[in-house]
Amino acid sequence: MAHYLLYMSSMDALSESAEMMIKNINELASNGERVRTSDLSDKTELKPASVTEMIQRLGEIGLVDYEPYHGVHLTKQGQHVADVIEHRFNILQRFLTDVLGVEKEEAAEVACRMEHILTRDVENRLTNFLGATQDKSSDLFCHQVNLDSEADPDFLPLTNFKEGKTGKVRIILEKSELTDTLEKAGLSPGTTIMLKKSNGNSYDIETEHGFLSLDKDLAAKIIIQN
Amino acid sequence: MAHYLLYMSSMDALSESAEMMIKNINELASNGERVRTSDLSDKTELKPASVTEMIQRLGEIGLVDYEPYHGVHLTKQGQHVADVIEHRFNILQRFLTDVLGVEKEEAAEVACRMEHILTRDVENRLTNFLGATQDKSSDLFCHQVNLDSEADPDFLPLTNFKEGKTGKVRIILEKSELTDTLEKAGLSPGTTIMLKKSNGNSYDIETEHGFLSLDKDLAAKIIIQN
DNA sequence: ACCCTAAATTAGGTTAGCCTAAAAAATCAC
DNA sequence: GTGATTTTTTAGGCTAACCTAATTTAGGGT
Repeated sequence: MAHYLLYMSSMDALSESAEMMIKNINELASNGERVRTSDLSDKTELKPASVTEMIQRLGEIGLVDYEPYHGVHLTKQGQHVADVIEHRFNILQRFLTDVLGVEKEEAAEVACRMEHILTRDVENRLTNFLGATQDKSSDLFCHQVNLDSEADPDFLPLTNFKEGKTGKVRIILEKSELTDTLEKAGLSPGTTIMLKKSNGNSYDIETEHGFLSLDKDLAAKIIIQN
Repeated sequence: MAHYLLYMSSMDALSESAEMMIKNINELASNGERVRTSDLSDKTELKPASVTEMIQRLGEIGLVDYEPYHGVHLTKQGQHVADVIEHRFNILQRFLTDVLGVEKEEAAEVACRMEHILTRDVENRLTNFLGATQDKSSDLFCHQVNLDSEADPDFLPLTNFKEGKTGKVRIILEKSELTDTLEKAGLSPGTTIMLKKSNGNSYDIETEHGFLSLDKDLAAKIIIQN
């Protein structure tokens, strides 16, 4: 994705304020019309003078097309930045609400701060982690991003792992005495393991520290990534 | 946790720069001695004059004990801020490396930016999500935090859920035709479900949209939170 | 004790990102 | 079309967080 790379490498990273302005321009430009200073002022809760200042700066670096007294609209480059930010916001919010169970409003606030910090790699990995529940509206975009992803994770419980395959422990569900046992046995997130043999009731794995045999229930709690 | 609450509510949120300075003071103060300006300058990659400026400001708001020409050390309040930040960094880094599989160095960089954004609720939920593999060094701290946590999540696969209990779908493992089927059936992360009946081989659940019966393999992929 | 050097602070400058108030441009009403 | 009103921009100010250069202080060597 040429534009994506361009955004990340051919210029200085945008400030949070600049990215927020681009995001807001994008959200107000749904109808394709140019976005007015006063609307941006209302949405961003900045004074009109501050909006003018920012959109002028964004115009100078080619992210918006700014005409004094006649509003702005995103350039192709600016649109790509907006798309990246929107996608990052969506996956962060979805992670926070769907996985962690955070209230939607708080999730939105936190995601809105974090969206400016995510790296492409983390973004891709998080997208993959969220897996099949991807935001349909940005499907095409996600797909493009994933094409040049460094990550191609596939999370599944040990019970669904194939014999002979190697993977890394990513999540251990439920904290209990059982998981303490696992830790003592050298099985904690990040550990590389190999499933030697399984018969559906017991799972024989090899770790850096030796061999282990887990019962079905316990194996179901160990989430592995290929 | 009084001090924690104090940090969050009785004063303005600290800037990222201020929090980073506190974090660095803490890391350099391992031996209990006062931390010198030049050491902070080296560690933060700020000029000594900038360090002086920041530690004076931190001194004014009572987070460090600053004596001109004789370095700083954290006050009780400052130490609590440092502990919060350290804990947030640890869980974020652990999530990024252990769950998402991000390289340690990149994870550290991203976590170092995000640690200033996390809310207490998100921090608690993430801590619980990471479960039993908590950072041992801040065990006591974690425990205290969790005491007044708004969250008390317990993640477990549907196969380990008890009949009659209600929970929310949090993760669906493996993207496949199967998960598409689930989505069509109205079962996606965030959905509230109730396990009506299970016999170990089939799991009958009730969702907002109706009833479903899942087989064991599929049920093992549905991660529920109480 | 005194000088010298290294460390720290102060003084003063810069930039981004906000602000208010004044000026200018566009639009609306008739 | 022209005056009033609204919108936008410009001008100028402020603060946080950096900087450099100048000054001050601390501490070691003799």
